[in-house]
Order: sequence, then C-alpha cells, then structure tokens
Amino acid sequence: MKPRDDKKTDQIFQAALGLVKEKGLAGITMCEIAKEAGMATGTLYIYFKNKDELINILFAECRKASAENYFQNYNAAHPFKSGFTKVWMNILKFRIANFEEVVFMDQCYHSPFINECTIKLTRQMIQSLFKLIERGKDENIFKDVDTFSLLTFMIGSIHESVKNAHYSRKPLTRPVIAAMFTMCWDGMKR
Amino acid sequence: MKPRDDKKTDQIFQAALGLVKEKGLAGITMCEIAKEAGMATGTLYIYFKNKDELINILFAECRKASAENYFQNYNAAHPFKSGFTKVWMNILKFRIANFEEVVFMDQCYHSPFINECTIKLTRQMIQSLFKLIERGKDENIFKDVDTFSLLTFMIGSIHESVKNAHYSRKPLTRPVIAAMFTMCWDGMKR
DNA sequence: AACATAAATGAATACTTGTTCATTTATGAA
DNA sequence: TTCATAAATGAACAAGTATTCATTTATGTT
Repeated sequence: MKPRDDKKTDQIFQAALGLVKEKGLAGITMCEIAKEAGMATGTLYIYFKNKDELINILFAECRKASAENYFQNYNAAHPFKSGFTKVWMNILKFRIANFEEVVFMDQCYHSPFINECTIKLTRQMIQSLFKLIERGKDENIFKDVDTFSLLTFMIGSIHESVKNAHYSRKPLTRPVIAAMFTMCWDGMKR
Repeated sequence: MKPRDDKKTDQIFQAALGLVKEKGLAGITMCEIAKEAGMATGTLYIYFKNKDELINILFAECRKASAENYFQNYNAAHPFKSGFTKVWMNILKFRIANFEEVVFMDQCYHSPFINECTIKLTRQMIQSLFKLIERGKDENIFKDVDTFSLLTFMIGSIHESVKNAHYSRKPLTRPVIAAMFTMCWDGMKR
C-alpha cells in the first residue's frame, strides 16, 4: 500500500496560514489551500475530515507551539529580572517569527470555527505566566497590583510592538526592543 | 415618491457589527445581516452597491468615529499629564463602549475587503497622537525613546486592557483602570 | 514481477450565498 | 384623491465553494 506523506499536513498548514494572513479567514477556500499547498482539493479530505476540522486542528497546533515557547531557557534559579526578561523576549521573538500564526489565531477568536470551549483551554495556558508575575510580586519587585492586570500590561507591550513592527514594515531593531522592554519593566516595577 | 429611511443605514451597520463580533467576517452573509437588521435582503442593495461596499463604508465610519474621539475635552493649555491622561482615557473608554467596532476593524485588516490604500489612510490618522507624545518628550517628561515606540507602548496598554477585560468577562473597574494607566505612565516617563 | 492497498487526483455534485428584478408598498406632489 | 416615483420585498437566479467519488498512481508485500 501507499503510505501517507508526512510532509503534507505541514504543507496544508503553511498554505492555510499564508492565505489567512493575506485574506483573512473570510477569504480562504479549500480549493485555494490545496493549490497553495501543491496538491488536489480531494487530498485535503484524506488528511482532514472537513474544513472545520482543518481549522480547529491548526488552531490547536498554533496554541501548543506558542505555549511551549514561553519558558524556553528560563531558569527559576536565576534572579527574577533575568528570568522575566527571557520570557518577555521569548514571546516577542516567537510572535515576530510566527506572525502568520498570530494573525490566524486572532481571527479565530471571532469565528464560527472555534468554539467557547477551545477558547477556555487557551486561557488555562496562561497559568505559568501568572506564576511568573506572582514571583515578581512576592519578591517585592513588581507593583502591588492584581496579577491579571500586570500580565495584561506585559502582554500588551509585546503584542502591540509586534503588530506595529509588522504593519509599519519597520523591523524591530535591538535598541527598539530594549526600549520597549525597559518601558514594560519600569511600568511594572514598584 | 417614498423617501429613504435614514435609520436603515445605521440598522444595517449595527447588524453587521454584531454578527462580525459573533462569527467573524468569515461568518456573515448578506441574508443574515438583512434579517438581523429587520429588512429584506434586497433592501441592502438600495443602500449599498454590494457587500464589498457595505464593509468598506462601515470600516471608514468606524475609523472616523474612533479618530474623532481621541482628543475630546483635551485642552493643550492644561499641564501635559492631565492632557495625556484625558487622551488615554478617551481611547480606553471608546474601545470598551465600542468593542464590536474594534473587533470588526481588527478583522478587516486581514481581509480581501479592505485594500492597502485604506489601511495607509488609517496610519495617517495617528498624527495627532504622535504630536501628543512629542510634547511629552519636549517637556522632558517622557523617555528619550523614538516617538513611534512610545506611542506603540501607550496604545498597547490600552488595547490589551480592553481585550482582556472583554474575554475574561471582568469589566474594567476604576481601580484597575487607574493601575493600568499608572503602569503606562511609569513606563514612559524618564 | 504481480498483487493488494491506500493515497492522490480533479471533475462532478450538492449546497451555500451574493445579487437581481418583477412586484408590492409607501410617500410627496399635483 | 389620484398619480408618479422611489423604497421595500423576497423568490429566483447566478456565482462561488465544500465535499464526494470513480479513477489513476504509488508503494509495500508476497
């Protein structure tokens, strides 16, 4: 028998992500995805039951990849600031390098494809970030503000930087990244 | 002859915004918009040439409403901090009160409906905000960081607050808003 | 080398959705 | 009141899109 081509799933995902960034979830068709991925329309239905499943599984993959990235090379034994910096930079760099995923996930939150339940799962994933912020508060480094607000502020500085860098077509340079981080840190610290 | 019903345009816009927030640009149909707006499908085509025009005009309206709001009750004669606070609060409150518009515009940026040219116009609209930040730098209040980064940081603190408040279903309380503003200010100031 | 099996194909099908248009309804003018 | 005009309607039509399936192609097994 003929085995499945393991690369195909990834080709489909890449095609879908590229098209969504270009035209939004509104604009993509199964036919276009297949063409972009270099295969026949029918082939998509060997790897996914239907369009809905394709998008849901891609969403789950993106979420996983994003979460796995947060704490890479984070060492809790190191001083708080260096750990916090590492996580901040991880998230920033990941979002720059995977901007298509960012756009795709953003669009999914208001779509008929992703259900409430899936969104709730995503919220659970910020637990580790929550703990990081709590540590900063415990060590009397961060302001005595509720953790959720501190986290929101941290994430906001990252998200907006990445978005603006992309739309203004001005790549984030090291000095700009450093400046953004300093502002975030100064805002959060006591 | 029978005159046009001036309310209809607004009914159509409200229906479209509500549906986009619920299902995304991907999920809306002319038929649904009409039903939600309480009129026949054909009526949409009296007020708009087609779906594309409907969305483009709605986009332009949202952009205008948003921009007109920035500097309401801003008085350049007042001290910088109170003016900056006013603008920050204006934007925050506008986005809370008009979250549907926020979602709609976000979705439009990656859609086949809105073209590059329209997006560029939006960028021009941030000129007044640019000048506000410059004033803060001129008065030696803000950090000596490039204006675009300062503005990005400011906007990021607002956007993420509104988004998180909505998705977590925790309305922004006065103390939380105050805390977010303080973090933004502390981050930007020297 | 021949066979069995599943992948891959893409035109055909079924369904969805944008748009039109013949008809009805409502309003201002004569 | 009647007429002229344009709005409003929604079923019919035209496009467009998801999904299927008969056929072809490729690969592992015997």
